[in-house]
Amino acid sequence: MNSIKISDNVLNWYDANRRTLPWRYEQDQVADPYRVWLSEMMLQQTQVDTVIPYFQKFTAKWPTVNDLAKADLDDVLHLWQGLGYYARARNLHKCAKLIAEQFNGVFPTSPAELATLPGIGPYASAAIAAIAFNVPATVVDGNVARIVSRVFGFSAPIRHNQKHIYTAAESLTPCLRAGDYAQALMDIGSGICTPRSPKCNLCPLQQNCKAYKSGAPEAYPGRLEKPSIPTRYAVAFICINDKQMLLRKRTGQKMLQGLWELPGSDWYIDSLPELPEDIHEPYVDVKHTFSHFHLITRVMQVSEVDAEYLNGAELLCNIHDFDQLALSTLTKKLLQSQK
DNA sequence: AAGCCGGGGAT
DNA sequence: ATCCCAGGCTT
Repeated sequence: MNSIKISDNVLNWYDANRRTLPWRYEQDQVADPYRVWLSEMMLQQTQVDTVIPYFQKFTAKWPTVNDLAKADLDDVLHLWQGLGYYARARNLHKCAKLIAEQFNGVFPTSPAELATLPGIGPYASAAIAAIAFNVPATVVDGNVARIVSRVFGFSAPIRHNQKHIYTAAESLTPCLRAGDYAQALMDIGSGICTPRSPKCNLCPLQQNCKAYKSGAPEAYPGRLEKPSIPTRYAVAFICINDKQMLLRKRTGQKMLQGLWELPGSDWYIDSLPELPEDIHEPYVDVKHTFSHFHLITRVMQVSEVDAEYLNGAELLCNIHDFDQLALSTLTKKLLQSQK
């Protein structure tokens, strides 16, 4: 009885506060599973306002999953550049080809089948089933985990409490309007039940929330002590000859695989790598932070690059054609530092 | 269970 | 600077 009231409150809030988004459908519309899937892949660890322009570019260039399946991975990475977690783009392309070639271009509707596809895990399989097909799956992302922890008064860190959180979330999930309910919870999580300074006075769950009643809702759920991240160091070379610049493609590495970068050293812990003695060019140190380390790169312009920094594959790119290659934010930052 | 994988927004 | 995010994959 209590749980029914909670989902009704959530859905009523959604009807009054629903935000229009390019991948969001009205109750009387039939959702396009391709757009729902694409949005979910982009929204992983990424905020809505960041995703919107990427979603527009992708759907304009590839309106259907069959179009995306026929694309080159290089082009997919190019449109993905700047969005981060590039394994998502590689899995996106792999999944599109699977759907096109083995599923006749039709997405499966059950969470279990969806979860077998690359890039689709426990969260996304439930979200796609609920939002695209109205399957009453229990959708638990970071927002929902935080809301549930607060409503039920769970003080444990999310990472150590996932089973309890899922069970509690399941007990609240309505049979009807599963997609609207899931999206409503995520809107509430990102806009009201925020990690810091939650806006409890605007929350449709206020009267059901143990964390609110405790007087310190922001203390739920507990946080894990986050380890400080190390700093790595590298050297990179800008080598321009006759309006062409030397670039190389990242292959083999896990990070930024498939993207183009400046030739340079590996990323060393502790200190800058030794430079050849004949290099005395002026330089700029550029700092960039990845998810698990800082990187300080010493950038310098040189007239030639030693073979040890080329790493095989290389490309002389016309400096006016950068916008045709997939570059990471780091590489863009290094190039920008010289202007 | 814990580590790896980007980048940007909010504070 | 620090924390967080519409997580999944790997070990």
